[in-house]
Amino acid sequence: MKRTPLTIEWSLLGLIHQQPMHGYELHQRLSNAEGLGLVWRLKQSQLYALLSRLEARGYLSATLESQEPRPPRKVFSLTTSGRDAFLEWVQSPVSRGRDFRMEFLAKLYFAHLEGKTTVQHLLERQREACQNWKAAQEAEADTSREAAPYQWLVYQFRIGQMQAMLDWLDTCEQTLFNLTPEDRENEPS
Amino acid sequence: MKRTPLTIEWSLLGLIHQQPMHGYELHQRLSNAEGLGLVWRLKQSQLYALLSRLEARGYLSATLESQEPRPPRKVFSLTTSGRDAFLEWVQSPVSRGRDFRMEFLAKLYFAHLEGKTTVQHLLERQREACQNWKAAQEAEADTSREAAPYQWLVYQFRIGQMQAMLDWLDTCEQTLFNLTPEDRENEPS
DNA sequence: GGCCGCATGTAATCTGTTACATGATTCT
DNA sequence: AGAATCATGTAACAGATTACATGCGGCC
Repeated sequence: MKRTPLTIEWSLLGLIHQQPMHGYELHQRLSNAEGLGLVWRLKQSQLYALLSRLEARGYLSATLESQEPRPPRKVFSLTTSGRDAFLEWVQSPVSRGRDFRMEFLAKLYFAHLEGKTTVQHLLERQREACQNWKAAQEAEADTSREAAPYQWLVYQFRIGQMQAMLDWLDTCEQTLFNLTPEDRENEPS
Repeated sequence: MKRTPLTIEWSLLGLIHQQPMHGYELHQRLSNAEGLGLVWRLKQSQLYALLSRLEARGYLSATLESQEPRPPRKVFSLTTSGRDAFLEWVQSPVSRGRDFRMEFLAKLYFAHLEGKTTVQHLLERQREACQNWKAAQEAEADTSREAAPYQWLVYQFRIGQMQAMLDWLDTCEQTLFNLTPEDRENEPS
């Protein structure tokens, strides 16, 4: 019954982590591309449904704020368990390539708000994960080299996507910290 | 009510296009990675549900083949409308980057079976689509260059993924036709 | 008068996932 | 005796998408 939230829900938790908010405000922040709007697109109706679910699962608690004569605002805050879960999420890399496009971009956004060390740690761990995954695909590709051209192409595709992600992780580091690639090699930790 | 099939369903139509088949056989072909198994993973139960839907939508027709004492096989063939729809699908590029990973790989597989000209046409059209999409993202990226670093990174990510796809399309052409890049430049059409 | 902004939702439908159900035969 | 193969499905539930519903106040 109480399963882990899925990708968009984490972003909602992340926004509320910055500051308690009601549904309408969340919707505006997501829509008015302050960055995140590029990644998520969410209908109001779905938003309210997600918030109810997160409340039911104990990640959020709500207080009503009367606004006569408008409908009262339902202001959500993170519970302790919600905050813990979010902080855990924001620091852990995504494990499958297909989760990169939306979920990792969201993590990066929030990790950046958490501070320099959090982003750097996330980037480092994600790089490792991608490298492992890429290596596994390369091993598979080798076994199908001449025998099965279609399969080989599928692996090549995945490897290419992974390599692009790895390159992009470097770009992130350089952009967010104004580092050159040499800096990263010479000053690890 | 009669909307277009979604990605996996096209693959089922494609397999049946090769030769009429019953559900169990389809499941085997998809599982026993003859290439496609790498891309799709499908539970038996869902497979039968999809087949029923395709039949209801008029893309498939079924005939029963008694196999005493086993349950009779339900052998599906493409209807005319099913065949037309499939051939249209297999020749048209995917329009969004996120559809590349599964849907385009499936198209490639079936286009290859249709023959050399079909693949080549598909690759060419897909390359164009990717280039346009990439150019659009590059234009967006320029507008956010210094102002919004996170947005810029999002665009860079997409551009990188797109570039990797374009490179991979070249790899496909070289692998399937044993062409060097120069050949493609010198002998277009 | 009509549309936009504020602020909340419910309901219906579609799709995907998981588990369960049946029942004979052949392999170990 | 128990597992795998052949061959079909149904049922229940979770999640996403879309449409619909309400109601006031301010702007053009």
